[in-house]
Amino acid sequence: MAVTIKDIAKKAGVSHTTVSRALNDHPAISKETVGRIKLLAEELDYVPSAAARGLKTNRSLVLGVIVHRIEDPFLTDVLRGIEDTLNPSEYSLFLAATKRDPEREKRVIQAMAERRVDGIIFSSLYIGVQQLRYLKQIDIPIVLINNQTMQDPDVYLVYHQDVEATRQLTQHLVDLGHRKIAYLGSARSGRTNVKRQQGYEEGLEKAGLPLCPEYIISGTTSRPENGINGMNGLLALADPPTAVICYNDMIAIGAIKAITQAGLSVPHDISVAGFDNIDLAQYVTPPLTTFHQPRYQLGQEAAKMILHILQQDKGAQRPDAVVLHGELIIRQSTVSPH
Amino acid sequence: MAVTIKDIAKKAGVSHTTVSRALNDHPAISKETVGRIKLLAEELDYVPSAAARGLKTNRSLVLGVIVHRIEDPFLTDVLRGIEDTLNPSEYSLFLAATKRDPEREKRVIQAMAERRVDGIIFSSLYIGVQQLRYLKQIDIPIVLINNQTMQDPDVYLVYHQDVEATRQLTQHLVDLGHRKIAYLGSARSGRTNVKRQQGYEEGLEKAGLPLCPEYIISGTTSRPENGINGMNGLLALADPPTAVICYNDMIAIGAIKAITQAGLSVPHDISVAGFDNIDLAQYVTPPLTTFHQPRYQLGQEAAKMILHILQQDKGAQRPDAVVLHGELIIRQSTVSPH
DNA sequence: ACGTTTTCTGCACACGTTTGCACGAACTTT
DNA sequence: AAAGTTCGTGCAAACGTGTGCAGAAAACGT
Repeated sequence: MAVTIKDIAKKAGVSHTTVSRALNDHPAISKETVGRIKLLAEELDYVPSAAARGLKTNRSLVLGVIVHRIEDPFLTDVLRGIEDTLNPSEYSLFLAATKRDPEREKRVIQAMAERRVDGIIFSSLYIGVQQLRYLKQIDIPIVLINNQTMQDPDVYLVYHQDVEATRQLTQHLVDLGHRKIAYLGSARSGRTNVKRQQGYEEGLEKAGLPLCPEYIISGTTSRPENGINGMNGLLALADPPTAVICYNDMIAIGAIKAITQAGLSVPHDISVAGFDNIDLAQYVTPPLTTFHQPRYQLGQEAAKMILHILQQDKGAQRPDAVVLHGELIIRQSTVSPH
Repeated sequence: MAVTIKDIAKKAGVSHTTVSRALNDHPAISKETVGRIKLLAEELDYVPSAAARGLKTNRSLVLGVIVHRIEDPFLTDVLRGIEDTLNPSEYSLFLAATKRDPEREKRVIQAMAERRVDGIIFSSLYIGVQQLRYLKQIDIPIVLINNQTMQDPDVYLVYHQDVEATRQLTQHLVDLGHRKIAYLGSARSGRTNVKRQQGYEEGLEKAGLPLCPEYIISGTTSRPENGINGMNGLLALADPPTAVICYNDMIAIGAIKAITQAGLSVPHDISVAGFDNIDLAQYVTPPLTTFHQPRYQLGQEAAKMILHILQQDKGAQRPDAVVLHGELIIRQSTVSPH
């Protein structure tokens, strides 16, 4: 149905070979022929078939992006960074979510493999080891975002320096005069949570403050309900903290809600800090002190990295990790203790 | 490099034709041969080439999804609905964003056309008419989400009943006793905004309340800043409203902020209602009364619709529109006026 | 005038599948 | 025992491109 280069060839009175070359600006075709054929192609509404081209060239011009949950606002921005970077290029983007479901992960990777994607960006915390092995055996570049699990030479990394971030947050609270600082974590968030907690502990140590086990709460999820529960636990302590650092902004919002419901005020009675600087962090009351993780840039760097790798000869060595640093954002949810 | 059916054929001592048929469970191949070949394929890590198959079958098993902005939380949920529906099927998903940029829109559609997607789901309010014409000339189903712009027989629609929604919201405020109700719109949101404003006006009319022009503010964007600006305008009126219906939750959050900054309280002095029921609507203070638009289902229905169309014979007639109804969610940002 | 180089174009095959048709073998029917 | 039927398999062509090689035509140098 669709018009092919053969149709154009017939109409132009040349061979389909010449048409193919003309459309690809092959130097051996005369300027005049190229112009004539391109014009004709335009007139006939010719659209090249990526399938046929891919079959011949062994390049699909498609990148796979695998995330955990699409609705995660963090991933949303990462995705945007990727999309913006890819859009001007000739690459398109396959998207799929795994949802921590091994069955689904397997299907997704299978689909990407069949489509012969030229590269994969992974932004899911949980990768089945066998699936990764399967991926590696296809010879395409793999970039992992915020996942330092793998110490694998074939895998490229782009991640944010979380340890330093929570260290800065802790420092900020210490500078305000707080001495009783708690950490509200998310056990399901794996390595990321570990890193943030580590930064918190290092921050305390640097300030010469003691590490108090009951000030460290490991909630399960990273959702607001978890902030409510965790905060209620802290409030029930004999000697509650005067400041709380949360694993992320969602939890912080939950924590604020719990504090308010207990009849206390943020930041007057307790200071609360989040992490991620989600869009709405500035609109909640009080506006949230948080750490801005460069989500968009994470996606951007991951995409750039893969494009570089693909444009390079396979031989050339590339840096196999990019570390990004975020920014402490001080708003009104943190003040000096009274 | 990759192993092909010919490799399997050689190893199995049959023709590649037989291998192809065996892998596709063609009835004319003996059970025994099928089993043997499938086992062999597994052993050799055979992965079929979607490009080659697509070339032959004229089906790519890919659906294109075109959105306006990926980071829009509304679209995020729509996307999730689509992805969840597509995932168990054999279809994969191309994602691209247009950003109201005609240049970009053109590129995106061109890419989808080259990839020969089997269908397209459009969830961008702004579609260039020429681009749509271009799309229609390829013979693939097109589903538009929340966009009733087109009255086109070749285009399928899935949308939310916005008029009824704001009518209900208005009714709710009237029931509470409000008589001075304002509407804070978003001019750039096109038809959606028109529909919501229409529902507001119908609600007033039904309650026998007068339509007061200065209570209708048409801000530009749909972001919180716009809510701040618009609300400040309303507060400056000689006779400010006692309740405000906002185009969406983002604007409502902005409006609350403006009211609070003016030294007034929500809902005590002014009631505020949003629209969309975004994730955080329940966590802001006070928790937001809003209208829950079934975002996830919108995506789900769109994807289901396209899958049905593709599985059906082309001839069979399908309903070409699905209308979904949402749900009024009453929280604490709306109370009776004092 | 000829041979040589340069410029342009076409032939034919390849990429990895699917599929209509034909063919041989085994099995059933008369 | 011949004819018809079913079953399982292979041949070859096709899908729409890209590309090495050869070859024709034109331009050049002597």
